[in-house]
Amino acid sequence: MISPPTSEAELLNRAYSIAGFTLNELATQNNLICPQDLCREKGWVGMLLERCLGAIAGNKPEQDFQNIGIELKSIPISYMGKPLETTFVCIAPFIKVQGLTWENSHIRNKLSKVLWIPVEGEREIPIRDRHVGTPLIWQPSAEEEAQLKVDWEELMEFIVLGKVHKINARHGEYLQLRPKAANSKELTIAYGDRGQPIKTLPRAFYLRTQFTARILSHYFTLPENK
DNA sequence: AATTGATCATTA
DNA sequence: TAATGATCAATT
Repeated sequence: MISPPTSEAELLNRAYSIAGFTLNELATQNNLICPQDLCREKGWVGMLLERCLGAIAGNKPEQDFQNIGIELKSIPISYMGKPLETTFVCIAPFIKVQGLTWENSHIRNKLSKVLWIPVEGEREIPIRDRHVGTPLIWQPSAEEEAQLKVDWEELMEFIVLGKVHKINARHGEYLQLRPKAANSKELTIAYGDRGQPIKTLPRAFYLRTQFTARILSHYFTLPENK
């Protein structure tokens, strides 16, 4: 078990030191067994990278490296270096949302600085053979933050107005709200349009691949088309 | 081929 | 139950 990094430079060095290795090599180094597939261990790659980099394994609603203000995100990429999945950010709040602004939101804090680690994610590549890519530290530009804020405000309006049942994944240009639960029968408390408590499926904020593709492309030159 | 809604494991 | 880590797979 390695200790948490004490600086951004240390974290980035560690991230560079695992770039190029396969998941099986990293698993072995950490005394873990690489699964055949991720069907029943969807977060396995993320957990492996946490161990490699010294993140405190936990489910606290905070950045992974709170001491240095950085969130860790693994992102599955195609052969062309484009994201294969949307990126989970955090659970959406359904209660105590009065007075909540983008500026003091949990999601803004999480996205204020992110260490992205691309990992090969094509399904035809066995998990054990997938390579970890070059890491990058990202902070939203003024434009990116403005775009996220617009989406966040649009999505939060449903919640504040008690229109949770009208939410679907099509809202939001870069940020979307989708289910985040063990199954579709799981329920959490929200408020209806007359202010009455209701039970509904928990949702979370996800970054669309279009948005994360742009982040990655700022750092790597990608071939044209597809 | 891209996207949406559904789902899995673990911890506290 | 709610939070973390996400990907799966049916549908469009």
